[in-house]
Amino acid sequence: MAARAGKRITISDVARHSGVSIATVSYVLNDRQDKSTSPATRARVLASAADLGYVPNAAAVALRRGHSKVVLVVVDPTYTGEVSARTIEYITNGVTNLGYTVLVHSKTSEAQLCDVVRVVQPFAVFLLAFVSADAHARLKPLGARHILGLDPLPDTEAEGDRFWEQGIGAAQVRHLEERGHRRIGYVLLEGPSPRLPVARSRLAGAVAECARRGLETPVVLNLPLRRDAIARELPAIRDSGVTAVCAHEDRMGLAILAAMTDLGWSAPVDLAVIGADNSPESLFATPQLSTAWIPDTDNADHAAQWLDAVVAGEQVDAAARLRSALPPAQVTHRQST
Amino acid sequence: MAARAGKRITISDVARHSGVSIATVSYVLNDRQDKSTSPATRARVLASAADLGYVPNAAAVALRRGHSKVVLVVVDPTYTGEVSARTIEYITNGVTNLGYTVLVHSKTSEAQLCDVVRVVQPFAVFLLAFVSADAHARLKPLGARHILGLDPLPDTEAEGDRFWEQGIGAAQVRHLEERGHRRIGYVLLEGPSPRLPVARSRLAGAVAECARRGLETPVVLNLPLRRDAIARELPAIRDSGVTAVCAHEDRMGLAILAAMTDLGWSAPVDLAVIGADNSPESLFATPQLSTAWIPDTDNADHAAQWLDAVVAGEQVDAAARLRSALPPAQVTHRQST
DNA sequence: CTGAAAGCGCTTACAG
DNA sequence: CTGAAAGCGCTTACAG
Repeated sequence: MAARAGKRITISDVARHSGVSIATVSYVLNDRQDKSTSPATRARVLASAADLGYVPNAAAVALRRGHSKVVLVVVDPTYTGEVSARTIEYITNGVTNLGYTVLVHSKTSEAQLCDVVRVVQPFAVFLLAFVSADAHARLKPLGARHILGLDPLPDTEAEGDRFWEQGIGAAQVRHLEERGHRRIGYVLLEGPSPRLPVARSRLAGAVAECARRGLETPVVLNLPLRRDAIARELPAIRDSGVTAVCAHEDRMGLAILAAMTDLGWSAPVDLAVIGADNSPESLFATPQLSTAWIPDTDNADHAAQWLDAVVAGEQVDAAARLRSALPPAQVTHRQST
Repeated sequence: MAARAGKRITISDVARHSGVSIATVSYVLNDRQDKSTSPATRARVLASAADLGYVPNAAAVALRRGHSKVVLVVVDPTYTGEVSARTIEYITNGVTNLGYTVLVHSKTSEAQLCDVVRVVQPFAVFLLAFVSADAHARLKPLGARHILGLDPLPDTEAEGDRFWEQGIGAAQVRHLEERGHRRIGYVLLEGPSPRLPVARSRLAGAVAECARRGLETPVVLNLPLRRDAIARELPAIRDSGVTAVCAHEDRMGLAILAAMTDLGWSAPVDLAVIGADNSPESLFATPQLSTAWIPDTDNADHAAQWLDAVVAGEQVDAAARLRSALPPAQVTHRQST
């Protein structure tokens, strides 16, 4: 038996149907151990609820509790692909096991994020995207009970410290240096792009790794994603003594390999190329593209523990948490290096 | 001035602070034209609200109204990439202009979708993913006021009619037939995959187009995404008289071109290949991959009108709506065909 | 073991 | 032009 059309079943309906008070219904449905209920009453209430198709009104529950049983996971719009999808899935599992419903929000603007927090009234906001201190401070007054994840940035323009991305740049350089390259180029996508902050973090990691290894700092090369334009630039790059380039992501690595094909060059002899992210397409280039990437791991427990800690009022170091949850970057060596 | 730590500002605080009743505060903040308020009172209330940093409690509003001012947009997890992101952005804009907050949910399971609907109590659910009739029927009792988008499927196992994907298969065939190919292969990814329903719809479109043009029905080829395995299969495929293949998506097209390179074959002479989706990587293959795709269009108005119509109680034909919102598939001709 | 009642923070008919 | 009060659907101290 379902709801009469147009009217939703409330706890009063269940109480009337089973002949008990609404308090008792609430105790039974919430399985309150401290309020002992006779098995007979219990059974009657459960049967009525099932019969009528009762669904608690989440708005009423949220109003009463002061927050909804929702954890809002905020991700970056550039955070795409299968690895990210699986990471979110793991986090979702961890948080779901704690009894919360996960809502994933892809943050396109801080105003929109605030709006979502306001309408959702989440128990916790899990920030996997960077947020300005200003917006961060508004989250709790808007209705977020707890906030965890990445620390706030000084302002909207500031670039967050994506130390995990730096690990990718470092791994690229390490791989090339082990193969004897001393003068390395780092290729970024020319012009504004949502991926630029990620690319710059990877570059920063490469710069640091070069310093650590006593290599000269990498030559930064801004190139468009067009094989003809890249082909025009490559000869001068090689003439400058660069023997290997890191691409900020595989797609750019593929574009460089394509340009080399057009020039009649062959990797790694004429120029070694390494990409990043281990995209499936990097296997379909000729030669196949070497790539640095961070494998995905099941971080469900990490996420759950993190949430637990924050709810318990502990002060947690976001960077340290992330560091222990994320495995180090690794390189898959293929033919292009 | 912000909230006193630990306690959120309510409408009563604003009323007390500005010396009026909470009813008047509500009228002013909701800009109710039917309740004329003196400019002085109005100004005082607005100043108090701003001063105190008042934010209406969404749970209370939702409880009172019977639903939240949220439109839940449900998408398919396989629905990724930039075109999809932009489509969602357009829909978001259209719905936001109507005064709703958009929440995007990537549907991984029907149980999870139901859970989200229950906690969000959305004003409307906009289905861009297929849902079984069973789950569809539960959405309203769970707290969804209106439902629009794709029609329900008979059961969980059923495959939805993705007619727009069929347009892609048809465009692929049309392109190949115009270039003189009479015996066409259609390559699907071997084994189970979340993309399989999409691939099958494209195949169905290709089959229909072949029939329309008097071509024999395409040979279905199930291949893995591995260049060596594909290279082993290709000779027999060519020997069977197939002169051109459609790949269910560009990634597979790239794998086929890679396998051909390994065989020393050259497209389109030895075999013509056309992909789908116009992925950026298809430009970096040698030869470059021709591809069929549906360009993205700004459907903000469509989405808003659709929502309006459903709220007004009109019966709308989902397929017809989608057909008029989506442009037809087109082909970008490159070197591989 | 069970129930009547208060109260979460709003909006809105209704009365002045 | 403004306000007191009811009520949305819950949970929970409190009283029996």
